[in-house]
Amino acid sequence: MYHLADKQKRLERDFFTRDGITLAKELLGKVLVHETESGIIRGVITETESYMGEEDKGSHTYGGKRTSRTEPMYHIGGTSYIYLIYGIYDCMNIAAMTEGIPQAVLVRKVEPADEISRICMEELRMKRASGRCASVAKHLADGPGKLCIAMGITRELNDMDLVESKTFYVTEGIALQPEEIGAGKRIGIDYAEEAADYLWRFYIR
DNA sequence: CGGCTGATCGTG
DNA sequence: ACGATCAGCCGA
Repeated sequence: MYHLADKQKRLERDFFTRDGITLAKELLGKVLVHETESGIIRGVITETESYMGEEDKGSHTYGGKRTSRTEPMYHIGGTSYIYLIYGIYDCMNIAAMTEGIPQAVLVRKVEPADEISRICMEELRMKRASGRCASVAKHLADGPGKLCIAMGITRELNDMDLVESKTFYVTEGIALQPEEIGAGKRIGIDYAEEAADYLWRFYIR
């Protein structure tokens, strides 16, 4: 469990308008917040992945593929990019850099920042599972699809500005030392040839 | 913990 | 057709 300062400052534009690798590391320990009708859900970010623009074979924008789907990746740092994966799940990304440079960070895992958030997350995950699901408590939000379900994040929140939004934003969370950050290969992009081996997944040890 | 499989639909 | 995935099941 993480101990957060009482007064949580929101992250501003300059935090997000950095390159996708820096942003992926910096987002670790920060708190993703979604204020919903059923409560304020706060998740400490514990795993991220970088997607590095038009040259990255693992990215949706590889080769300059700028379409209505990938458009949010081209927007200014702090923009949400939420897409449907495998016809079932949503994945939450945060655009990096500035307009026109499609770098982004996939948020892969969060942990509830407080007890209220844990309860909200469990409810949303159970509701989606439509019945009993033994693994919900143990695997609350430890994957991009699970995280979106647990935090009530859907494609309705796509292409939003996390710097300006009143209900969807990121706060400072906990400070990490560089040695607390681990790195590994990105998941699920076997088709990306040499880019599949880049150590662009980051996590809290 | 690692490997396997079916589910499901918007996008291009 | 094809996924930046998940859950449940298996075996070790």
